[in-house]
Amino acid sequence: MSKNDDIGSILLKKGCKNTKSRKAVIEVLENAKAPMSAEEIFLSIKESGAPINLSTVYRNLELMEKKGLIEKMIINDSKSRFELTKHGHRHHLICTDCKKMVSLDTCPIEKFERDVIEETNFDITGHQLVLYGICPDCKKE
Amino acid sequence: MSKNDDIGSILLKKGCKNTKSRKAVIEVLENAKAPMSAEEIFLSIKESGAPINLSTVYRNLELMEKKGLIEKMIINDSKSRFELTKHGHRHHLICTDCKKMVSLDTCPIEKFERDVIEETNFDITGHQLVLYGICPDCKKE
DNA sequence: TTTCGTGCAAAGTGTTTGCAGGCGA
DNA sequence: TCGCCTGCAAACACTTTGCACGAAA
Repeated sequence: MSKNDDIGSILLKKGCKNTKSRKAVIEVLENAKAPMSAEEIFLSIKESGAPINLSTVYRNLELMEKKGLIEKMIINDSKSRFELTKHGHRHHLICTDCKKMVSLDTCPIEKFERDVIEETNFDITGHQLVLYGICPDCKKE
Repeated sequence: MSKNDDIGSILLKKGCKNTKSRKAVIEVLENAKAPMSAEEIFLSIKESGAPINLSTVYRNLELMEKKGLIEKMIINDSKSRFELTKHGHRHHLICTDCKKMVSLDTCPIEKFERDVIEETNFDITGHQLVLYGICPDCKKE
């Protein structure tokens, strides 16, 4: 069973049809190295030759976010970006010069969260951390 | 010398005129307990009786961000929010239920930043951390 | 067959911009 | 006075929505 069938079957179980456009969106995100915007996903699918509409991409992203398959984030500019949750909990490092985005796997927040819970009495359900900097390539110039 | 004169004189030094609308924006942000959107700032000024235009608020916020007086962030929704930098480096905790926003003073990121610098060779220039959770009031319901 | 998904176009937000007149230094 | 600042309206970018047709179960 491939990764795509896996997510496809999750959609089916949740009562969502497993359509071409949904498979295409998932496939693009499977291969993404950084969170992608709706338009980037849209263009990537069109380049592969499949016809698709931007509204459809937005609707599918919204659906998959509700089902917990992808995570939506707004970082660096006013566009929303999306990443598969099965890639795991990730943070992001953005070059403020060339806008390159790198995903990081380590997370320094767990202990901090416990402290905040004690202090504020919130139930913490999630967090988003973004680092900004200048990447090695841009430093050279 | 009051806080407002302070920021006003910074503007003057940087060659920006110290106008009524700028003073109004600064005053609103002085009294803010959490980052505010442009529209919230605009409405708050209008409620105080002073006439002002939303474009002016945007233009002044952009100017002050460039001068380093305020920090712009996009958290929780697709609106930009603004906070005075002299309030210090802050992180934010948002109730995903009622959208209440609380500013936190502690920052757990310094050590993490040093690790990331070593690992990626970026120069880290800043970061943004947002926590999501359910606030004590919403937990009761 | 029935229901859900899609394309298209139009409408909605939040934000930016061009221009002419007005205010601060 | 002079140049920056403002209000107004229009343009903009991203996202959402209504409707009729088309495809998946």
